[in-house]
Amino acid sequence: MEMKERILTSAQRLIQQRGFNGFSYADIAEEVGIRKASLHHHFPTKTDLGLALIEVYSGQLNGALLSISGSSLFADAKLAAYIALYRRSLEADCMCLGGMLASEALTLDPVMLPGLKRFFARNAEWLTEILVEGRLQQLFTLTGNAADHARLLLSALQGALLIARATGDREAFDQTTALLVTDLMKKN
Amino acid sequence: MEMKERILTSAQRLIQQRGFNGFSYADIAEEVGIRKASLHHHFPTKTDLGLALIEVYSGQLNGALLSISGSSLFADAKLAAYIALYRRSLEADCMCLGGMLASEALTLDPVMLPGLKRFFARNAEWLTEILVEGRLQQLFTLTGNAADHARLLLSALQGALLIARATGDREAFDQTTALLVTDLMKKN
DNA sequence: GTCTATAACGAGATAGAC
DNA sequence: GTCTATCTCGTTATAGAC
Repeated sequence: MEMKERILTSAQRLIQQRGFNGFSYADIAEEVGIRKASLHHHFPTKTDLGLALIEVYSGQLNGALLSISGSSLFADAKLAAYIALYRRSLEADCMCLGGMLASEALTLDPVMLPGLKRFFARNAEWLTEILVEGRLQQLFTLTGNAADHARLLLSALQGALLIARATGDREAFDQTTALLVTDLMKKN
Repeated sequence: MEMKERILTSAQRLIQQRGFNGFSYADIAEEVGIRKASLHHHFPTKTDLGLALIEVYSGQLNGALLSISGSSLFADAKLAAYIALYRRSLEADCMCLGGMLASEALTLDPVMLPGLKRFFARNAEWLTEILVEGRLQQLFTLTGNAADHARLLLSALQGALLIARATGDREAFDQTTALLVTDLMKKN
């Protein structure tokens, strides 16, 4: 199981930095120190690797989300912790794996799309919970319903990460996310 | 000049749908009806094509922006017209060319990056103008400064387009953009 | 400006030995 | 589980005829 995990780790980073169409088995082989052909023993096709990675990444994310929601933090701090996940990705010059695959959606094997869709749904669902919690704690003032705000947060974070990584302007990312939170706390 | 434009049109759509790493000269050749080799007469390398496309697309966008700002619409309607540009892209299953290239930034020839960066800067700059105008018209209430709100709008639109195109959920895009506008009009 | 032909390389994938 | 060897195909790009 050791090698399988090393392959997944390597492939995950390659996809988040270069995209599913921007890396090859040769890149992984060099990183993990085995031959290209040997990779096919663990993941027969690139699509198999992609499917596994969507599951792994969704699992990692879910773990992080449960860790945050299970904490004793107030909702605004939980949201800040979620935003910090994106910020750390930016520091590693990585897109969100979901966002990267989303940009390549039309070129992917369609079997990967349901998992990708679930990934975004899970993010939106969790954010909705946090927003409802924050409203109960009177930390957030929501203009619309919580689910709409959740989708807006998700879109804004994905977009801010996309742009900041390409322009190299991390300060813009921080200002954007700061405003995103500020707006939630606005009183009417 | 006829053929050169047809190549650019074809390549633009291919990039917006499949990404710079997701299409090839063979795809263009089939669409415009000449051989792959002939394409190199117009654009010697793929990077040359990419550079030309960034300029073309930036020019198209700038034309659209000037048309909107030059109109007699109120600022909220101008913003709606800007959002409609993204909505139309979604209908064609297209990413914004800038957003697509941004996702692939680490795999692109670095000479393409300055043009890409200017593209985002131009969008943010135009949005800032509209927001200032809307504030003067007392249509918008801004929590932070206009430039920050502009970047947030840009990020949210890019992210909403990215996600909606991959999930096929166009209603989510509409709800997200509607909330984005609502929040701008919030009174404190 | 477009063609045929081809080079040069890298991709994903398979066969079969060890 | 990893290796060498190989296959097949697609990629960007070039040479030179028309």
